[in-house]
Amino acid sequence: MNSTATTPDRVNGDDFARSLDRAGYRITGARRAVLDLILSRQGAFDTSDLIADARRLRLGVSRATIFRTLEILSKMKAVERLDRPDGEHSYIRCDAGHHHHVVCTRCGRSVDFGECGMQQVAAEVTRRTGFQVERHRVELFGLCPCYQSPASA
Amino acid sequence: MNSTATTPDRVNGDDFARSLDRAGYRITGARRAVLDLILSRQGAFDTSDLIADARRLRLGVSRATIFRTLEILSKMKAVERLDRPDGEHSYIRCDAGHHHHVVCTRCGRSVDFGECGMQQVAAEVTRRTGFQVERHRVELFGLCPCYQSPASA
DNA sequence: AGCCACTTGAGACTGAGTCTCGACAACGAG
DNA sequence: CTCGTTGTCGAGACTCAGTCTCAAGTGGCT
Repeated sequence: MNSTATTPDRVNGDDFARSLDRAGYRITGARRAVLDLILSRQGAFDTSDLIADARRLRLGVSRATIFRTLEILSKMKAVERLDRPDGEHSYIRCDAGHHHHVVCTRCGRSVDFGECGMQQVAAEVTRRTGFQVERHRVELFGLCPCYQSPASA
Repeated sequence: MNSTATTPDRVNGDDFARSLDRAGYRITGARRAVLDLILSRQGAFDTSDLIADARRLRLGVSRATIFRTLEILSKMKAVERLDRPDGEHSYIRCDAGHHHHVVCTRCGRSVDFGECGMQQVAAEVTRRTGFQVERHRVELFGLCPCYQSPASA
């Protein structure tokens, strides 16, 4: 497992830019700006966060561009969209490869973990129901260590 | 496990009505109508399905009421909201109690299954990450037996 | 430098979901 | 059965995330 949490300083804008380039997208000022916004955030964020940031910093990046960039990053698996329990959507920066996230309901910080037994669960479900499982969505929500009461184990 | 699939004929409107009553809600014509619409559907459905049904059948039930009724049923755990892979929302009729669903991506039919090992997954994640997992979302998508190619195992 | 396709910002648009409010109806009391 | 209280209803305004359009701009190749 990679307990890399979502380490903002582990990745830099150039890595992202290279990925963009490799995927055949142009590296534009607007995209760099959005990437920087994402990198400056810890854990889960949502579009309105980025839009507010962009406005506050007067980046001149439009709403549409933020959505478009997130869509690209999402396709590139550099970012993953998740559905919060409250029905809202968030994004999480992450590495490619199959994995899932635990997201802190308090601060949004997230940690990813690997397959963690879901293959077996899927197999078991197939055996029981006859359904041929093609994809699954697993999202865990809870409290990260910083917010747990000291009393709890 | 209950392989009860989503058997439309197992439950009837009166059961629902009783639950409504028990939960302190009035049993109104509009609610009965919405319940009937839900009961007449197999598997997953979304709000626009119900709205279209209501209009087609000239039930005189408004959009707002459909949303409101779904909200109530959702609180009562008689219905569960799920996020499809395409980003849309659907609802599934289901029994109370902790469980998850496999949903057919072709026809929307769903089968529910119990805990199915998620407790262990959560425990493992807690051990590895230190996060205190409070809730999880697990949704499986695939093909129900009717739509699998005969060739596949 | 120059060209062309890809991107962009602005803002219109869409559609899900919520909210408001006056009218109505469920249901318990009498 | 009638009445009154109060929860619920329908209509439609409203909000807001997300998409689309289009003319202007710009990245990157030659």
